Amino acid sequence: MEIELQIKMNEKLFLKNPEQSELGRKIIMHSIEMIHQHGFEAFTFKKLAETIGTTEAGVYRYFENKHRLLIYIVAWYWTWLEYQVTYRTNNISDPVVKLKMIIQLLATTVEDDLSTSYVDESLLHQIIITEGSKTYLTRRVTEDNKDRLFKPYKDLCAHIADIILECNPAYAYPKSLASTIIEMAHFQNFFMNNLPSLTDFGRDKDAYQIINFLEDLVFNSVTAKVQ
Amino acid sequence: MEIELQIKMNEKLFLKNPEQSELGRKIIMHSIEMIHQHGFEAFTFKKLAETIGTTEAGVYRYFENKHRLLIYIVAWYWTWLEYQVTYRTNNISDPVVKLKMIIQLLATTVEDDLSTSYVDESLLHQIIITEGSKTYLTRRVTEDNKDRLFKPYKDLCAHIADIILECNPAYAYPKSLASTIIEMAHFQNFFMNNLPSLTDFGRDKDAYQIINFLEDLVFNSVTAKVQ
DNA sequence: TCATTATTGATAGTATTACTATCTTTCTCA
DNA sequence: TGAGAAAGATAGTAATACTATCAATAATGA
Repeated sequence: MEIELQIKMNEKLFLKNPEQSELGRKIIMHSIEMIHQHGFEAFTFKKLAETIGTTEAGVYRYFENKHRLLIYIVAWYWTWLEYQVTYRTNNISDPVVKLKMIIQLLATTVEDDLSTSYVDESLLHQIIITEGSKTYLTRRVTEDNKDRLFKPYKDLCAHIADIILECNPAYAYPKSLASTIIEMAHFQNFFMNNLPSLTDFGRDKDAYQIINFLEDLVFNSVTAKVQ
Repeated sequence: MEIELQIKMNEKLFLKNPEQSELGRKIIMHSIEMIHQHGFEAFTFKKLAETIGTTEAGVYRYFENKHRLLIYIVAWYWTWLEYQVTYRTNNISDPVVKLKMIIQLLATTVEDDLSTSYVDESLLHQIIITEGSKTYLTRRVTEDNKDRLFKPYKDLCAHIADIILECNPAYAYPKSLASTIIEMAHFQNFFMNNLPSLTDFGRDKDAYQIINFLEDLVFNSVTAKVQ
C-alpha cells in the first residue's frame, strides 16, 4: 500500500489548484527547482513557462503573480513541516525531548519518509532559508495575513509555543521564543554558509552546531530559575 | 560650535559619493522617505527622480541600481548605530550594563543627539526592520561580501560578541548570539506590528517588552552555569 | 455518441522597470 | 577666459509583469 500525503492549501493562494492537474504540478515542481537554482528575484513566469513547455499565460492561470507562488510554496513547506513535527513527537511525553526534536527538524533537512511525489523537500528547505522571510517582509503583509496566507507558519509557531509552555508554564515569552527558534534555525544556517563571521560555525559549517546553539539558548531560558 | 557627524562609506557602494553634492544628499534623503512610505519593491529610480526634480539618468550617476542604494542606506545605519553604541557605552565598565544598553539601542528608535543633517534615523530604523535583511538575502551575497559591503553590520556584530565574551569568557556562541540579538530586535518588532500572533507583545505593541524578552534570552544564556 | 464545458496552446499587445547613450547647458575655479 | 566637472534633457532598448483573445483539444456526462 502506498500512502500519499495530501496537503490541502488555502484557496486564496492560487487561482486554480495546481495539485489537480499535470501542468499545475509541473509549475510547483519546476518553480522549486528554478528558485533554488537562480534565486527568487531572477525567477520569472516566462522562464518557468519555457522550461515546462507552456506559455506565460498558462502559468498566470494558476497563480496571480510570482509572489503568491512563493507564498504558496512556503506555506506548503510549513504545513508539511508541522505534519513532520506532529508525527515525530506524538509518541514522546517529555516536552524537553519534544522541543529538541523540533529544533532538529527546523535546523536540518528532513529526510522525507512518505512520498510527496512532486515536491523535493530538501530543495524547499534551502528555499525557505533564503526566501522564506520575503513572503511577509512586504507592504502587503496585513492584507495577505487577512487572507490567512501565513496560517501554516503561525500554526507551527503556536504549536512550538505550547510545547515551550509544557516545559515551563511560567515562561513569559513562549510565542516570541518560538518565532526566534524558527527564524534563527534558518538565519544562522544562511549566515554560516554566506556570511560566516556572523556565526560561530564558519569553520565547520556543520548544521549540528546550530542545533547546539539553539538548544543552549532555548533551555537556558525556558528552564531558568525565576530571579 | 556645531559638531557634524561624518560617516565615511565604502566607495564600492556608490558610483559617485552622494554626500558630496546637493543632488546626492537629496537622493539619500528622499530614498529614505520613499522606501519608508511605499516599501522597497515599489521604489524606483524614476519615481525618485521625479520627486527630487532630476532624471533617472541623474540618479544612475550616483548608484548602480536600487539594490546598491539600499545596501548603502543600510550600511550607513549600521555604521551610525555602531557609533551610538560606542559613544553610549564607553563610560560603562560593567559588560552586563553595556549589553543592556546595546539591546535598548537595537530595539528602540534612537533619539539622535548629534546632527546628521539630511538623514532621518527614526525612518531609517523602520526601513532596517522591514528591508534590512533583503540586502544580503540574494544570490549576490558572496560577491557583495567580497566588496566588503556588509562590513558595518559585521563590525557591529563582532563588537557585541566581544561584550558577550566580557560577560562570560566561556560562552560558546558569542557571534551567533550577537547576530541573533540584532535580527530578533528587528523581527520581533516587525512581527509585533504586522503578525502579532508570532509574538507575546501583540496586545501592548510596546518595544520595551521586546527589550525584556531579549534581556531574558541573552542573560539566561550568557550567565548560565555550565551544566 | 454528441454536446457541453474545462483546460491548454498560441499569439498579441501594453505599461512599467531597469537600465545605457548622447548631447547640451551650467557652474566652478584656476 | 576657458577647461573640466556636474547636471539636465532627451531618446532608446531589453526585459518584466502582466491582460486579452481565440482556436484546439480533452474530459464528462446525458
